[in-house]
Amino acid sequence: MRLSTKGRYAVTAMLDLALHSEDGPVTLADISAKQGISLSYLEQLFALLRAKQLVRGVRGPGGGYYLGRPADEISIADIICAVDEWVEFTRCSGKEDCRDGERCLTHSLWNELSERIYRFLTDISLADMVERDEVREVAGKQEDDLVEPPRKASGRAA
Amino acid sequence: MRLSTKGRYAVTAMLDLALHSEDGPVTLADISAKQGISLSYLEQLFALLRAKQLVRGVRGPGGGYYLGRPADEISIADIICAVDEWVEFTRCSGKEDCRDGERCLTHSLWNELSERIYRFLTDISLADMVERDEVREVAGKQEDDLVEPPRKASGRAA
DNA sequence: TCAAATACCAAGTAAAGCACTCGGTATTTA
DNA sequence: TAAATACCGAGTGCTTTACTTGGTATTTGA
Repeated sequence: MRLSTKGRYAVTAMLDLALHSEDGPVTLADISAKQGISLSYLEQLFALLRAKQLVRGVRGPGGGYYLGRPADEISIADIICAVDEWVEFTRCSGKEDCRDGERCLTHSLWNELSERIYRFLTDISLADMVERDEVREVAGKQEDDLVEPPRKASGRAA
Repeated sequence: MRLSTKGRYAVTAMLDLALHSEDGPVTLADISAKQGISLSYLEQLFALLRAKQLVRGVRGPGGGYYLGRPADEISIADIICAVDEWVEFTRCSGKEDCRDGERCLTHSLWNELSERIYRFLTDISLADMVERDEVREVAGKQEDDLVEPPRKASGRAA
């Protein structure tokens, strides 16, 4: 997997759609201005999103983009996969026969980790994020009840 | 943040240390052979890990690397941050004053998401992964009791 | 009917990062 | 003293990122 600024651009742009497409489609020019990224680059990202049917374009003046399906049916993982391409995780995962068994041990561990990350991102929908923001606006900065620290491990590295 | 093969190399290498450094230090030549990545590239990764004191090198014949601290005090986030550099998440996070407030809305949402991902990775230590693997070896492929699907959002994209 | 606004498309580009090579130096063990 | 290791820096080909340029297709509305 890859989780970088490209995915961030896509996610924030999709959030924009989720927040504003009630009063008509949102133009890329709008998003470009708001987020400060190039229009053509956005077009390229949206071409990828459209290919996965995460957005729907409307041409002509007054046109723009809508979400391709309801916001609660689009996960963060969907978006990131669409633009970043979900690259292979391990070199030997499944198919390739690992010689010494040793090698596959750490690989299977990493495999499990990435599976957990994937599931984590799959379980967060655009609707979740919008809703969460609205809740916060009303109730005022409620603390993190969704992720409670389950166990040990160190703090942020220097 | 960035979550790619470079981070994977570092994590699997650290897992190797966690698993094998009881009988002496682990050499990079070993890891290089096992994981099939270049020795010099490993050296560069370990230079970064060493800078963050996640590993400790021992020179001379019979030398190699130990973990810099106990495995339960090293999180996956620590490792990935060390090699991948935790790049800025939002352009305006905190310091830069966002003009219309609009822009900062999606930014704060993304900010929260990335914070959750970070916490998620922080909460998994090397010891957790090793322990989990041992448990699985003994008890035989126990299912995912650590991550239960909390709510909606769609499945894996085509 | 025509100009403007939008989506859509393809090619190219500079800079950065990735994974690697090469050629060393420093330190420790046997 | 030779070998094995960590440690170090410069350079290289490739891919990706973020962007630019220059279009075409479609729809609105004046």
